[in-house]
Amino acid sequence: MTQTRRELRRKETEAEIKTVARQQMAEVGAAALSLRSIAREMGLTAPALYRYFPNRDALVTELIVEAYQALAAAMQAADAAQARDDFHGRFQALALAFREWAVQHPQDFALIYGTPIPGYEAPREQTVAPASQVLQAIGSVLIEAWQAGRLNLPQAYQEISPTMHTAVTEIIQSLPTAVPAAGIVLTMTIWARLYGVVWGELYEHFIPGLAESGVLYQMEVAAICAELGFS
Amino acid sequence: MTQTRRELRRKETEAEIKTVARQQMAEVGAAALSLRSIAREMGLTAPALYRYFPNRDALVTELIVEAYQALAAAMQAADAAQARDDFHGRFQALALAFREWAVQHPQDFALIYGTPIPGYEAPREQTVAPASQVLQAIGSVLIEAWQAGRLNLPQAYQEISPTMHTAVTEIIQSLPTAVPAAGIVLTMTIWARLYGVVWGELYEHFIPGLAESGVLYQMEVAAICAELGFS
DNA sequence: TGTACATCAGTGAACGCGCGTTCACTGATGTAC
DNA sequence: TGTACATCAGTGAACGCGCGTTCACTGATGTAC
Repeated sequence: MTQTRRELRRKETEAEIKTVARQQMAEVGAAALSLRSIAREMGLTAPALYRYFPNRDALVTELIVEAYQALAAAMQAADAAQARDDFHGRFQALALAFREWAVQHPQDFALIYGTPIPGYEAPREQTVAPASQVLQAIGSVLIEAWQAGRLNLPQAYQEISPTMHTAVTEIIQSLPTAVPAAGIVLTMTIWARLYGVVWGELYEHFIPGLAESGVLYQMEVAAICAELGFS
Repeated sequence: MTQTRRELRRKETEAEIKTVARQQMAEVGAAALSLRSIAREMGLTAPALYRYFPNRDALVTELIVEAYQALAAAMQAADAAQARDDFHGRFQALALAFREWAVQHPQDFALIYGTPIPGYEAPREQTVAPASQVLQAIGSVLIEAWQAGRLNLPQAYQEISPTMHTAVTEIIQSLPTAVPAAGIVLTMTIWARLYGVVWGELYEHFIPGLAESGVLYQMEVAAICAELGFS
């Protein structure tokens, strides 16, 4: 079952569409992405793209899924390059990879974490799994540190209300190892901290010059490490 | 110099344009806001709006400025309702007001803190001041607590690099009272934490059910208070 | 109080633009015998 | 290896839509004397 020339070319064209789409996003933003401008850029007519995607939303969904995957992969790779028991190094590497990817792919970052595109509704069954990989990348380091007795779980995150408990329990039961409820909550709030500083840096919500080249971000990562007891 | 009927009506119409614009934003998102649809909704023709705003961007700028002002005002009011020396109560009230306003005005929140509208460039001389009022609302509580010797400034925020120092110094010199550089940095990162959790809640970046009705947010606020030494 | 004039809110037609999507089609690529 | 047929990538015209902005205009409101 070798690929015919036709099948090969098809895959190439499909990849080119996505590449050009990402370029367009970088130029005009995800909300202004259009099939016609992609076709124009590729030297095709717009209807030709319908050979590859049933409609514009399907293309957007693929871009979203691939963006989540790329971000999660970057974080996992950074984590994997550290010694397994160096939780400080692992968390720091993974957190820096999060920002690094965002800075290098600001439009993809905005596509997944920014304001949703008007009129577009993400199909949850396709986007939830890749989105959670990002959270898992953070969570797995925290949990392994906890299992090794090397995580300081701040008191505030341990006072979990009944409503939160039911939400968290569902996740915990799907995990292979024992995990404290507070660890899940902590993962979410740490994502929020990393995200908040990155977003503020990208779109200049801080004092001019303060967040440049990630200095504020590095400080926040250091603060988080200190709170979690990572030496 | 009493207002003529004409001037009164003019102000009313201008206000109505903004009100309808906000409704449209709530329905289709800020990026899809259009003068024609606003005019349609008001029973006018589109060119009529040019009597009130020179172009679409000017309207957007006004909406942004007013959104910042409304958010800052909500936070200041919440702060003002607490006893001056109850820093825990003041910070908590102000932080909850931040989320409350965001939940009640999600599109205004997205307008100021979400992905910038494609093709629109905010005129900094108009937006910077109102934007900084939000940060000041947070900062003033922290600084007053510090002046009262009631703020625990985490060590991590005190290790300020030379680059950051110059950025922060500029701000400090414009303030009436003495303020530690770390206090400015802390203000920014706390904004980022509050923002991150609110955004994640609004657009469902967390585990389903976990952030609902602000429970995760309240936990994060409690964690911040604990770190800052607010009893 | 009445009249002549100035101001200005709003209209209607038009310009030029871009969009997603459909449809019947051409012509190159691939397959079966 | 050659021929008949099937597949399918891409075209070009069209549909119906919405957008921001301009321009010359009408007619109501306000002002000066």
